[in-house]
Amino acid sequence: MNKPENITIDTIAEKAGTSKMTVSRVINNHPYVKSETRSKILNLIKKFKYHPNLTAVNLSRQSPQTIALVIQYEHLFTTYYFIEILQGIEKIVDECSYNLVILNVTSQEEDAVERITSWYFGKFVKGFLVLAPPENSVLVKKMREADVPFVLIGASRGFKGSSFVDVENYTGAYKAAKYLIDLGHKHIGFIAGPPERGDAREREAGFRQALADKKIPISENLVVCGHYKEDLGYQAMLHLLIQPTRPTAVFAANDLMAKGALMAVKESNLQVPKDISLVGFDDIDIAAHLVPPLTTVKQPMFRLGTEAASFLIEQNPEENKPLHLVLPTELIIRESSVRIWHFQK
Amino acid sequence: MNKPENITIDTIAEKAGTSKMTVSRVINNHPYVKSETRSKILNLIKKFKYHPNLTAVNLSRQSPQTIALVIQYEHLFTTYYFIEILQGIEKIVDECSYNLVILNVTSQEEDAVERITSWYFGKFVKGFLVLAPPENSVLVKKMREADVPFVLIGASRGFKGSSFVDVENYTGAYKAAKYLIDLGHKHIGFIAGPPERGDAREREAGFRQALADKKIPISENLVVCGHYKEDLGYQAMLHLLIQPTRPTAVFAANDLMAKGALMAVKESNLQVPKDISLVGFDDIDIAAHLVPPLTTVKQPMFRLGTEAASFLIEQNPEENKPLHLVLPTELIIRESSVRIWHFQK
DNA sequence: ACCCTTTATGATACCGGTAACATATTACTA
DNA sequence: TAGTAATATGTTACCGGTATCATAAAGGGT
Repeated sequence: MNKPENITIDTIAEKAGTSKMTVSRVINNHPYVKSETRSKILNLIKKFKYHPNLTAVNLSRQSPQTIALVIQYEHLFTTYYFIEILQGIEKIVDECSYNLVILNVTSQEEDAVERITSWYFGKFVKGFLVLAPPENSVLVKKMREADVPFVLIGASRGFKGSSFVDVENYTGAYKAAKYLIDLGHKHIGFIAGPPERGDAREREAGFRQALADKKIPISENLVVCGHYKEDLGYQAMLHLLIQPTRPTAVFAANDLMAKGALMAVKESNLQVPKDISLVGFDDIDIAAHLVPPLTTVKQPMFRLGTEAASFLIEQNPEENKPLHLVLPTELIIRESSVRIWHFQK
Repeated sequence: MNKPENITIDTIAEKAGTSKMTVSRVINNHPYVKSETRSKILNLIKKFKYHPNLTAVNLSRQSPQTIALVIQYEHLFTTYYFIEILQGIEKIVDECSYNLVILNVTSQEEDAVERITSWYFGKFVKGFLVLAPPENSVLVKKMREADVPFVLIGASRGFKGSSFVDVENYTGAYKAAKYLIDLGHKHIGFIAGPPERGDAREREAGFRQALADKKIPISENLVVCGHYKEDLGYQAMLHLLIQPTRPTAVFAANDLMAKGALMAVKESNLQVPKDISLVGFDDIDIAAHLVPPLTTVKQPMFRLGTEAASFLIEQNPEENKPLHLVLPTELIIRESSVRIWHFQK
């Protein structure tokens, strides 16, 4: 009753015989505190298991120490490299003594935007990171209209003027295709991602340009859409394998589809890379553990996270120059791709 | 300068010519407000795009309107039915005008518990929902020691005295195995989950008991561990298929492994259910879309979420009677399982 | 017309911190 | 040894709401 079991900064100050300002200074590592005072207070904090009330801190500071990551979980299993992005974000958040919350939205949800933005207008979070939204994302459109700070991760198109971090999809795909061509492949299949996504279209464009530059004609029956999904990658490869001129190499627009494609090849009693070279995109963690390990285009996912988070945290709301950052991709050559054998046609 | 562009409740009150208490009453739908006053204030709120400062609200109310869901993302892809659980949670959270944040922990992280619990001690959240922790979870152990409120989802063992919601793993597995036996199967393979998980052990126990009750001997080479992972389910099935007495039915302890197993069967030029009946566990959304659709044991996932969230939100910290809730599972019969054909041995 | 209940609104204190300024104590410098 | 700078601590106001209690106005019964 008299001790309502609620330890506040005043409790500690009283026990220590100081003012609460001194306690506050100790908590925030302010230099001007005598070391004996400091240790006395630290002991009391430990003894009474005192935790500052973050709500009060935020209210007082007038600026939240939290950012939010917005994810559409329905997409999670096609964008599942997101774990590495998350780790990048968390690194920065940690270093800056910020907090991270994850907000989930579903496409059916009518008033998702209100829910999301109220976290900002309610001064709970400083801004948002939005994970790989599609270009036609109503959510992003409305967030923009509502004028809340956000950084898009892995989505540069369709939101001119907004901040984003993205990777070189076009160049990456170009490099991969060129690599296959340089290995001697002439019949190269492509398993595309969903056409409504810009990254998917860029990957396809890169692929096409590489072939065009080498004067290799593209037969449209070797280009199949797999929507970034493993199952459809499997289907797509089955389709490619029954084409009149079977491809000697296949480039899948993401690793997940490459995985499905690999299954299909095995099921058809063919071998990668002996019969078919296979290349993916993303370099998700399982890529290296497939049999055979997958040649793929690596996205710098961790850095995608760090860059986006840093910008959002350090951003000054006054000078709102948007961030436009496109990171390079890298071709990782593993065992799923080889030079074409000469006795093959 | 004079208008610092910061709309607070005082701004609205001033414009409306009332005290801020009246504004507060309007916001919180308090009955005793004259309807014209109410509408005048509502208009001003809209006009000035006023949003209450949630931080101030929380501080004032002295009890946060937020709960946190703790997820170990590394496990996400084996517990990926979690989306339905999440939807259940969100339903309740919405109804109660609460907020939900998701906290991610990784197993490497040293001081995850401090990070997590500080959300509680800092009065940011009312408590935690922990998604399917393993029994030996250090995190849960420490959360308990720290005495923060939490409800475990899908983990009843190993944390006596703590609140949990779980499903009848044993009974579900028993039902599935009995079903296969009743279809005439005598050689039944089992692909087990990770033995360090209680749910996995219970499923195995249910399976074994069903066979024992029907006096069917269990040959240990038909029991393989697949750790709930798709790839290992694939491997496990390949193993089962080369056993001297090939099983006529296989029960996988989760759908993901069943999916892998299905792949293996197809790759071996056998058919489900003609050559092998296949049954899974969980009823994740893809189960119904496999070819053939998978017979499986359905977990009431949505309800798992609603029950856990309701309890945490409505829970009175005083009378801390823990919640011990075990929900029934249901056998969903689809096309991956059939009566054994008599001309089979 | 009077009293009582219901409705409608306001005044004040407080939630638990931090910012900004003031003050007191030492330390150093000339 | 005074004078200034650096260190150490305290005072006060405030962040933006809500709870509680007080007060005022309107309605209703006798």
